[in-house]
Amino acid sequence: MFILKRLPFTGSISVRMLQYTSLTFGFVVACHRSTSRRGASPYNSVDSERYSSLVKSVISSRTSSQTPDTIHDEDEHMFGPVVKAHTQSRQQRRLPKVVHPFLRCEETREPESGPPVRIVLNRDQGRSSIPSVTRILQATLSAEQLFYLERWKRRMVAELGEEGFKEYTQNLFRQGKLFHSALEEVLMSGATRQDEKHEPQSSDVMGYMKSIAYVLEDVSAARAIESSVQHDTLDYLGIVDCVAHYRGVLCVIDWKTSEKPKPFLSNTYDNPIQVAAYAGALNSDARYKYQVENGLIVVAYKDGSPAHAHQLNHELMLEYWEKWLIRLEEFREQRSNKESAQQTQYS
DNA sequence: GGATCCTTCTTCTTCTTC
Repeated sequence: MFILKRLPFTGSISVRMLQYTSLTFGFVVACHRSTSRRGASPYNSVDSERYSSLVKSVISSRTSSQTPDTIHDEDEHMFGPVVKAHTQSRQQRRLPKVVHPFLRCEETREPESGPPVRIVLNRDQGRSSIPSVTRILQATLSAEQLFYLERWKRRMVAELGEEGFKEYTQNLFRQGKLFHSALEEVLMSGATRQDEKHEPQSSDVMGYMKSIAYVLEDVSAARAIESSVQHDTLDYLGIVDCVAHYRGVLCVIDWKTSEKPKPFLSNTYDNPIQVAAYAGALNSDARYKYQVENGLIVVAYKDGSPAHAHQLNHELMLEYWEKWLIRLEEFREQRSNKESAQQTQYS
């Protein structure tokens, strides 16, 4: 109940948080029970020795002297007084109003062999208002996500200062970009082993490349790299990191860098939705003569710890495709609300 | 030349006990 009181959300959100909290609590209790009965925990699947330096580096920067009172004061200062929750019936899982197909009806064909394609995004063709996957996901973050992101940002600014925080985020982006460039070079050259690299790399990029080396051994026949995709009827676009075979299965692959270990798919937040969105767009995009039913999210670590590779089979992709359609609907609602508000203002 | 776009990242309670 303490958690609920602290949350600065309006009624409906607080109820969602209560559901989330009880679910989490139930999960923890279930895990604890199963641990005490059988000595097995889901975290046992994480190789703690392998990730020890990564875990240490994350934990070492988290010395907290917080108490419930200081947290309460801090939250009240940051988010204002608590809004009491209204009692509401349990919300039902939202479904998209229109379930657009993930795949084309035509028969799935294997992509042609040859070097991977790269279709450059050209926004200057009179359709510049088409939103991108990233923009839509950013604009439709949940209240919970926004709350935790804002809290994280405030804490980082308190620790590093405005300038320090700016530098920190710029460095994160820079590392991600360098990692993508290095990968692009490896995949374009057809070499999937790190020791076949020719260009010198920074120590950070070397760590990330070492981290994904064992994943690259299972990646072959890249078909597209950093290539733009556009949905023919849903009107959104994006740039897909990579389309390649992973263990013989054609996948949309998304490469990520992370400071924290992400051993479970749930640790990757909206990344699976992003992958499903790209795959759905590619499947409807006439410039690609094949379709992709599976996905892969690879999370690489700077210290060279083995990357976490999260596979998304066809069933999971359909699940996340549905979530993407909901986000897309939310984005459109936002847009039309803004437009009607503007019309009212000027009329 | 300047502005804009697509990306690149960031989130999930906390403490005690065994």
